[in-house]
Amino acid sequence: MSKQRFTPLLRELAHCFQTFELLSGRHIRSLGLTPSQFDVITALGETNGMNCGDLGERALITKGTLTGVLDRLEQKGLVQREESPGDRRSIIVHLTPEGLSLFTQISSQHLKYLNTAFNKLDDEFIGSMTTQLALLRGILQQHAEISPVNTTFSR
Amino acid sequence: MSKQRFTPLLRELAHCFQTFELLSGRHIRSLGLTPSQFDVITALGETNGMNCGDLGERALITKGTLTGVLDRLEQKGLVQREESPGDRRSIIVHLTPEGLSLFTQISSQHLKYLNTAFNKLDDEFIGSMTTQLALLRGILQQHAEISPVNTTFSR
DNA sequence: TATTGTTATACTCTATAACTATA
DNA sequence: TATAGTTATAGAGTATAACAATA
Repeated sequence: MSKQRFTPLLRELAHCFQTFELLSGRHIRSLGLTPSQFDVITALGETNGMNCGDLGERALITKGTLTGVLDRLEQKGLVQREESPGDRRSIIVHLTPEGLSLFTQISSQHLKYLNTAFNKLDDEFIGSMTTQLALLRGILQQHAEISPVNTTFSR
Repeated sequence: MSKQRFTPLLRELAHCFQTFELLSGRHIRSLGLTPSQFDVITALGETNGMNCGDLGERALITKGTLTGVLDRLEQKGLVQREESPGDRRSIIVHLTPEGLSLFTQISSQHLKYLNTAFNKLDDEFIGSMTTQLALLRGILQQHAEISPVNTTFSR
């Protein structure tokens, strides 16, 4: 019945996403990071450290998996684990100076890398597209919270 | 310089896609498939069989990895490998009747699952958003072909 | 020589469940 | 009892390089 109404949007969303990921993923790998590691670095770079629970939720990584990802990033000297002052069960993860430096470098390189592509878009398009994406995300996010398929957190 | 111009779009694009993936990925897992397996099933369902090279390119999976993914799908009885009539090095992969049935079931369920979310969008929004995504994808795709980071195919 | 797909290798991600130490 | 993070386990994806069969 109402299927057909948004099927093209869904298909295009997935297709566009896939292309973006191809482009973006190539660059991430060339920097020596996995997508998950990149997600963690980005999450930490945009905030000023967070505990594992919040970090996992933000980067879409379950807690068991996150431990391994953090181990590897710590081994590379990019992140650091510190005791939380309030709760002795909790741990605060934050970027080391090297991690922060990589984050800023990544951001700038990532933008530069995509620059030539996005150059072709005019301001009006960019503005309207951004607004629409934000609206769409809001709806998706609301839906994600309201109707999970199962109780456990999974991608 | 021109960084700031499209930074919000980039951020929103990544954020929106991440949310979409969370929602979509949950459903895929609940069907007993991995994301890669889902990509393969989808690619095969939308066409009528293809060789490994094209399939890998479409699903963003390198050839070495694809062999393993196909093995598992074949083991589940969802896909089948057949000799290519023209080129004896090549192989045609296609869905089995069970695979095809799963594909149609998935498509319909996937749409039904996302229905409540997309219900809230009006026709004008859907149309404009679809057009913009297609335009953006075209640009990204062109960029992906023109300026790869390295020669090897990677996500 | 080049291409198609497989094999081999080593690493990372993944979910899940059991575990510890705190609360 | 509940929560935060780790550990253990088994499976899947990942890139890469070497390989066999065919072109």
